[in-house]
Formats: sequence, C-alpha cells, structure tokens
Amino acid sequence: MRSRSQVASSIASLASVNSPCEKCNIAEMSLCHALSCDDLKQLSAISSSVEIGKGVTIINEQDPANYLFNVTAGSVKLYKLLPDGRRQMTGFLFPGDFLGIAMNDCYAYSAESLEDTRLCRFSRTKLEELLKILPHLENRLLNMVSNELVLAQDQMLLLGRKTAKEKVCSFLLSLSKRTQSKTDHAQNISLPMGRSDIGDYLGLTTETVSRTLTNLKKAGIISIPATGVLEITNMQELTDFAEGLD
Amino acid sequence: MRSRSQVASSIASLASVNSPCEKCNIAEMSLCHALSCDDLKQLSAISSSVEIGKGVTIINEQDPANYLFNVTAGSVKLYKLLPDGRRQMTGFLFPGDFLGIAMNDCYAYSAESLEDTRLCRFSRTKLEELLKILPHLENRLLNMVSNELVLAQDQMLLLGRKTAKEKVCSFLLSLSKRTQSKTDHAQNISLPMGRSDIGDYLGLTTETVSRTLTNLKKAGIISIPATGVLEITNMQELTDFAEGLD
DNA sequence: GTTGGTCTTTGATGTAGGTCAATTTGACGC
DNA sequence: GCGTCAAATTGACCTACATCAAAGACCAAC
Repeated sequence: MRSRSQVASSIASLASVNSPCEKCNIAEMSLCHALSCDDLKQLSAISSSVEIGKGVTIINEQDPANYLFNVTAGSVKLYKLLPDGRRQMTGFLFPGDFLGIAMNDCYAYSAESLEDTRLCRFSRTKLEELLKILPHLENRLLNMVSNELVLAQDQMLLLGRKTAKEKVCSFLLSLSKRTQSKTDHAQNISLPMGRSDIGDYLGLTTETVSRTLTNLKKAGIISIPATGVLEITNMQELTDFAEGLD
Repeated sequence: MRSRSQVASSIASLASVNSPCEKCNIAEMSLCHALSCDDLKQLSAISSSVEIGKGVTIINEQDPANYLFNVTAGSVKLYKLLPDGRRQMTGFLFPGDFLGIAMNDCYAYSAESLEDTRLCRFSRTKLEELLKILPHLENRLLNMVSNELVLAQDQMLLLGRKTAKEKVCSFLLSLSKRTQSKTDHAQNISLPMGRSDIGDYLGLTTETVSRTLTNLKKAGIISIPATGVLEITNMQELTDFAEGLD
C-alpha cells in the first residue's frame, strides 16, 4: 500500500489489484459474512480489490452509481454539500462497512479516504444479478442497510437536539463502541479525521469541537496522548454527558 | 373508522379488523407492490388491518419489535426521546410508508398517529419466514429501506447545516413532492402535524417555526387557507430558499 | 352561543455556539 | 536542527435562535 498521501485524485485513475477474497481478513464483518464457500466464490468473481492513499475521492454525489464498495482496511468519510459549500458528514466508515447506496441510480453522497485504505469493489449490475440467485446475500444486505438506518436516526437526534458537549461525547462514545467490538480496547480510540471533519459530522465548527475537547481534557474525562489518538479516562462520565445527564 | 380522538392509548388494546388486502387501495405503493397474485395471498395470510384514532401510540422505543406496519390511510409521526424529554422527530409517514425497523429486536423509535389512521400489521417472525421463500418481497423491502436511508441522510444535512428558513422551506418542499407523486397537486399540502411536531422534526422550537412561516406568508411564498392546509404560491423561490440560494 | 382548553402567534430578552483573528503546535522535507 | 505549511487552539466579539411571557385563534362540548 502506498504511504505517500494523494490529494483529491479520482478513483477512476486507480489500478485494481486482482487478489480479492483470499487476502481479505475481515470477511466475518463484511458483506461476505454468512455466505457459504460456494457463494463466496461467486461473489469473489465479480469483486476486485482497490488500494488508495489518503485524501482520494472514491465517489462523487450525483455521479452514476456504477459500483458498490466494502471497506477492508483504513477509513473513509462520507459527506453531502450545499451549493454554497456548507458540508455535512453523513458517516465515517471502517473495515467491514459498506458504501455506495444510491437513489435514482446516482450516489447520494461523496466519499473520500481518510488514510491509506483498501476497498472491495463490486459492479452494481453484476451484484444485482447475483442478489437474484443468492438470497442469503440479499438478506445480509438488508440487515446492513437496516442497521445503518437506525444509526442515521440516532444521528438525527444528536444533530437536532443535543448540545455541543453532548454531541462530542456521543461521537467519542460511538467510536469507542465500534473499536471495542473489533479489538476490545474501549479506551483507546483512533481519530483518523481532522477537527473540521468532526465538526461537519456533528453540526459544529472546528473551533467549538476544539474547545469542547479541551474542556473534556481539563475535566479529566479524556486525554490525547498523540495526534490521531484519544484515550477515554472516565467512561462513566462520558456516557452520562452523551445523554445530557449532568 | 372512529372519528373520536383518543389520547395515548396503546395499540395493544385495539381490535384488529379482518378484511386485509381486498380493502386496501394503496397496494401499488406499499410493501405489497411487485408481488404476484399468489405471493400476495401469502402475505395477506399473515397480515391484519388495524384502525386507530388520532394521538394513539403505535409502538414505543425499546419495546420488543414483534410487529411491522404499513400505513394504508392517515398519517403517523416517528420520534426519539432523550432522558430529559427533548424530542427528535425522525419522520412523518403517509399511506404506503413502512414502520417498525428495529435493532437488537427492539424498536428504534416511537410512533404515534397524527389523525385517524389505518395500518396493515405483520408479525415479524412470520414475515421473516415469508422473506425466505419470497425473494421479490425481500428485494422490495431492501429498496424501501435504502430509500429511507437516503432521505435520512438528506435530513442530516438539513439538521446539521441549514438555517431555520432553509429548514422550513425544505420541509414544505419535501411534503409537496410526496403529495405530488400521489395526487398531482404540488401546491396544496396537508399539514396534519402541529407546529411543535414540525419544530421537533427540524431541530427548532415551535416559536421559530411559527415566525418563519409568517415571514414566508408576508413574502407571498405560501398561504394558509385553513388550519392543517398550506398552499405554495411561489414554488421557485421556495426551492431556492431550501438550498440557501437567496 | 358560550365556555374551557389547547395550539399558535407575537414580543422582549438571553445565550450557546458561530465568526473573525491571532498564536501555537505538529508533520515533513531538506 | 531548521524552515515551511497546514491544522489546532485560544481569545474577543456577535448573531441566530432559544427562552420566557402574554395575547389571540381555534375547536369541541354543552
């Protein structure tokens, strides 16, 4: 994987690596989960692995949705823009997460890598054909999309009704839960995104995110041992703050 | 259908009427859409019709998700609560819409009728069994949930980054689009929900919604001929305002 | 038609978080 | 180590919307 950072080049320009499923170590949490060995071979046949550096645009809002992706390594940010440039993050993706949901055959959001990232790419038309003959796969997809919808509704509650402090605490907590479920370290969180990415995810400005984090540091609830890493030192208080219990 | 208004009684106390699919005139936009006649019979066998008055709680957040519902007449509001009572609407449902998505077998939101309403009710376990043998149905469900997810992401953009005026205009526009697709009258919108419901949907207070509406009236963009009805008199400006183009 | 209750509108005032403007810190290349 | 550039932090000030309070409109029951 390239270590050099790339600025806003397009996924179209990227050569795909042809060593899919064998190399992929996250099958148990991705789309491929719950498929028989035979089914997996069929899915493998229509997928290809793509490796990209940091800051690469994966898809653009409104572009024709020809591909779907599964993140297999690294992380990705999803966002929507208003005509004047205001931005709303709709999600951060980590290994196992899915990307490329569309409406009217066009992507509903843009996606960009936050660090060196590996993706598993599927042609939409081929995947749809495969769905017709692999009911397990369609069921898996339905479960993944339903879960995303539930999380989206939690995010609506956050954006519409929580204070800055509650927003930041909820965000750290959700990152912690995700991390916990995969590596069992609830305390140490990786923060591959910048402050302004976080702000655009929470409906806040960079400055407010920064101020809120320093307040949490001063209160002894978190610490930031290095850039891109955050440690939760008082999980109970963080949890309470996230729900407005303070 | 009862015309008397009921206050917050439970769906559990309601007798179901046993005249499902024949009576239902919205099959072309509901879950049942795209099913063969035979498939429809199987679906009909596990569904029952429920009629309720205004202000009836249909489901409660965190309750075990034993049923799924399809709205066949009337309208419904969906919402989530914070411990201190702050509320976020996650959606308004109209005939054809679906309700009951869950995570960990519990409902992710509460639902309450906005007026006299008819619902088509499915047992979750029975529906899941049926999904295994009716791939069309699962595909239909996947499309419905995917569409909901796209709309949820639009709502995140609204909640996180739009001004009060843009929020209200976007809301009226989305109601108008929904109405248009079903009766072709883009101009006249039915507003079965109260101002504070709208506020909780848009992340605003009742007062701000009211003030914003009066401003739009004074600007000649909308008019309110009767309570519960709203007319769009300048669609172009409303559309521009919704995206911040003013 | 009158009454009681709820919902909506309007006005006056307050504040959380945004905006603008420096610093400070950190990452990377040489 | 040093210089450069971008990102993060901090401070001073401002504003969009919330909050508080009161008056008006609607609707159902009698």
